[in-house]
Amino acid sequence: MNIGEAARATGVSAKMIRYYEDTGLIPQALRTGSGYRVYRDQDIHMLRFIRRARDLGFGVSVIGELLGLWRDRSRQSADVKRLALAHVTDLKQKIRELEDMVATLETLAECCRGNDRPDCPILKELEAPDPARIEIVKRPGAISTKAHRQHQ
Amino acid sequence: MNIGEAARATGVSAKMIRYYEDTGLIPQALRTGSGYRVYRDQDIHMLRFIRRARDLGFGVSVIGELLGLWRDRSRQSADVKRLALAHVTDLKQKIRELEDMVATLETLAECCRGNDRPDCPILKELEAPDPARIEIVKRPGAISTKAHRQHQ
DNA sequence: CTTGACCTTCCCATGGCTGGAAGCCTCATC
DNA sequence: GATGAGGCTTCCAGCCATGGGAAGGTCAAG
Repeated sequence: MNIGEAARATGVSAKMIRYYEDTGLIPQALRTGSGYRVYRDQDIHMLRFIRRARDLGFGVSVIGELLGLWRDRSRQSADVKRLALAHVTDLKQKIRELEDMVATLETLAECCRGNDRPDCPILKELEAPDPARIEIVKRPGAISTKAHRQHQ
Repeated sequence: MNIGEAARATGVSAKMIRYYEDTGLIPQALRTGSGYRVYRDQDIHMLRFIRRARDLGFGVSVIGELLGLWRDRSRQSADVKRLALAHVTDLKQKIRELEDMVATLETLAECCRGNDRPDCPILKELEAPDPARIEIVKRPGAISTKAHRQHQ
């Protein structure tokens, strides 16, 4: 199996397979006499493992750790679980940040007429020295004493 | 005001200010006789605008468009709103992807004992040729006819 | 033998920065 | 006036994960 076939079989592009080899994530592939890379079933298996881990958002370094555990027959499942849950924490943090952005933008967009006039609360908010306390706008009944969004 | 003071005043690092100037996002700063960059109130204002837009996750190219609209006194708020809502769509798409990852990982982690034994459903899932239909595991009572997770 | 599809290595680019090196400028202190 | 700290300047290189493309070798079918 050459690199193109391996790429089609695993969903990892030939470019990325070479890159993973270059960076040491995977061992160097066997070669034919003429220098073509050759992949066997176990290599395909490993590439698919990487593909799945990548789809779950793991970074390359963590994938390296996962591969190590995968190969280690005396691993402890606790180590795998720890990596997975740490990644979940990262993902949730990221989700929270994105949701904050969405909430702010949607509130601003609601306030924006979206017509042919130039006045626009979105631009007004962006040019404000500090983030406006848009919670007040969002839930007019609520008494908001302090902005809870923080500058990083 | 030199670049360090401007950076402290806006939360945009000196490195980034130079970078934004290099890439044409912002106009070239004035210089003192000895070559130091000089920033006036209006420049500070603009840098803060960029900072806020960046905090809301806008990419540099969109920030460029927003800056253009900001400076354009005959803008139409509809254009601003369109940019904002397109960005919201992008963000929500990203959130959905991350949530899918979290759901998969949490389900797998729940199934993993997390002890000193090597057997681990997380690794088992990663080495599976196709993503398992973990929805079945997640809600045992539900009748799942098809996996809804798609390979990209 | 030619053609076209594949493979190889190499470099370049992306976004949105961050870091460092080498050298100049400014300012306070001695 | 000298000195030292800490700014500033430019340039170069890296991060992650990936795509693009050039220049050249290889392979199989016609």
